Amino acid sequence: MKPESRAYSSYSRDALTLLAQIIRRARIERKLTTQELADRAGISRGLVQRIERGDPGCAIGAVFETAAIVGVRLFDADQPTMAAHLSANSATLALLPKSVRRSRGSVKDDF
Amino acid sequence: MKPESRAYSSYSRDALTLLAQIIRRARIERKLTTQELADRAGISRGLVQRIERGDPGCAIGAVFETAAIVGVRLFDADQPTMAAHLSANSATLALLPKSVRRSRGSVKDDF
DNA sequence: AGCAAATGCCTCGTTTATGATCCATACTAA
DNA sequence: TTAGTATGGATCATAAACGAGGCATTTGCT
Repeated sequence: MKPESRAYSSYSRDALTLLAQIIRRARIERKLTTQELADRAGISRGLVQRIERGDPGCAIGAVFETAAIVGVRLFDADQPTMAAHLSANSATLALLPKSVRRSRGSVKDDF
Repeated sequence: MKPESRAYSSYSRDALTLLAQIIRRARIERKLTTQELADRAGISRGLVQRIERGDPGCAIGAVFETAAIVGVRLFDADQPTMAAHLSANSATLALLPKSVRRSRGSVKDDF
């Protein structure tokens, strides 16, 4: 399937749009032109525009990097805290079953 | 530039890895196989694997959708709250200057 | 008002991600 | 321990993202 014609839940679409808005707002508040932001992120101006439009097809790395440059944090934590979460998560992950067994019948669908 | 060979700040790399971990963890806890998750997200199993590996080149739409399916919220808010943020942000955005003027000299670099 | 610059939005060529498939290995349940 | 299944990873064809460049419009400064 193509990112263009994929089906998105309203939540992920909203989240995407919101992130885009926040990035755009942060860029303007920091007085960076789209070109300057593009240069700093190592991407093209066109991509910055797509990111600020909330295009679902943009590479997540480009979006996160762009966000970071204008000071937007997906996880509001500093470096050491992030690292802590990373290792803590790794530990938890290590305790979970390595593979998921299909328990015929029900699936956790509560969200 | 290619998503593969792009330069990423340590923060965005960490954020990406953390998100990947969280998604993987949520999938396992919900007892979904990679294939089932892929089917529900309308993507391939291979893409789910790349997402759970934190590949920066994945389309952000696919990642957000996958996250949503396993119950991971990028913004911890419910539908109406999200909508509120969206419109509030639009309003704020409307008040900001439409274009950024290069004020030669200094640039806000404090982050 | 006038002008330089920023933005929005195209198109096109290239590079890349994605889906499909397959295989080897790891794992879980019985 | 064994059988069946999930996972990891690799390859290949195809579809799509990205970069480059251009053009029209809008914007903000003077």
